[in-house]
Amino acid sequence: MGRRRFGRHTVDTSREEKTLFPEADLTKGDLIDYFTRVFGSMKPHLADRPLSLRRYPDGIRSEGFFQKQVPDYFPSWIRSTRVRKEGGHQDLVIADRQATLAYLANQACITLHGWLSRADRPDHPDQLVIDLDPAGRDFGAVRQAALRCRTLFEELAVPSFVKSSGSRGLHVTVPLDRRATFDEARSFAQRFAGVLAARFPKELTTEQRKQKRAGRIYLDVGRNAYGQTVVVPYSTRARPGAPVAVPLRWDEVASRRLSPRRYTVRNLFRRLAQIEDPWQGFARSRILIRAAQRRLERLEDST
DNA sequence: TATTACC
DNA sequence: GGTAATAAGCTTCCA
DNA sequence: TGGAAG
Repeated sequence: MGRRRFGRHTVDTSREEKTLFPEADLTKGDLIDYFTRVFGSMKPHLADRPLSLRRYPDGIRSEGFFQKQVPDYFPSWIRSTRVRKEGGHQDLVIADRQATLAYLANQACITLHGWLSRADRPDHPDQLVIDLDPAGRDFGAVRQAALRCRTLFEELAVPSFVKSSGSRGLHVTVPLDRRATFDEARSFAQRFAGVLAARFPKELTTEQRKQKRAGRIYLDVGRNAYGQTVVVPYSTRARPGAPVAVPLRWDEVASRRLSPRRYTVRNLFRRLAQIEDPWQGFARSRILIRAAQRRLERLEDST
């Protein structure tokens, strides 16, 4: 048993020597260190956001399991929020303290999935996400697809931000002012993806069926819905090498040197020391969907 | 990882 | 006392 | 209506 103090809160740790990432030779203690150290950078992305946890007490080679409902045994100082679900409700963790992240790491929680809305208005997303997943391992095509998204958003006067998921793809994210509901956000995202796929039919598709995608990049907008989540920036992923999800600058996406798992628990802090937060302007760039929707309709009419 | 159910 | 089971859910598409 | 998919 170890013990770590974070101001008013104390986290008891267990089995810190247990290996969670065998390829990277990282232990549970290393994961606790990582989350403790990265908390400052993660914090704005975690604020008031309900989470789903994915835990791997036996390491990343095991299946792990999702956890949403906060169990009784979590300490009472861990914040949670009650959300409705089909036939009832559920209390989800909000990780707004360094101590909470450390506690979750000790629970072998490797990946944090965050809602696209915040606890006070769970039906009103504060971000819209287009998830770009490659058919094979052609990351160049994913980079290209992300840049295509950016270009079309620019035509609509919509700011967009990009992060690597730390797994295979990229997420293009638009900050929203929360006046729209999930339904409005999703239908806008669907039309946006439709226009983009029509422009580049050989590269991009909105086909949900794998069979019909024919090697094209799938523009997945399905996450723009109540109760859906995306990986939180700087969360670790349960992959060999301990990659992390990382906010990127657009010029990095234009570079062939970018790879989907370039940043890891081992090398992230070098990056954080060198560059400014690529998502610095995120909160100040929040947009009203309806305005973008009107511009998209005009663009649809003229083509 | 931690708890509960069950033998 | 030991051992196994359990810890998620929303939307869309299509058979 | 149910399962796959993400």
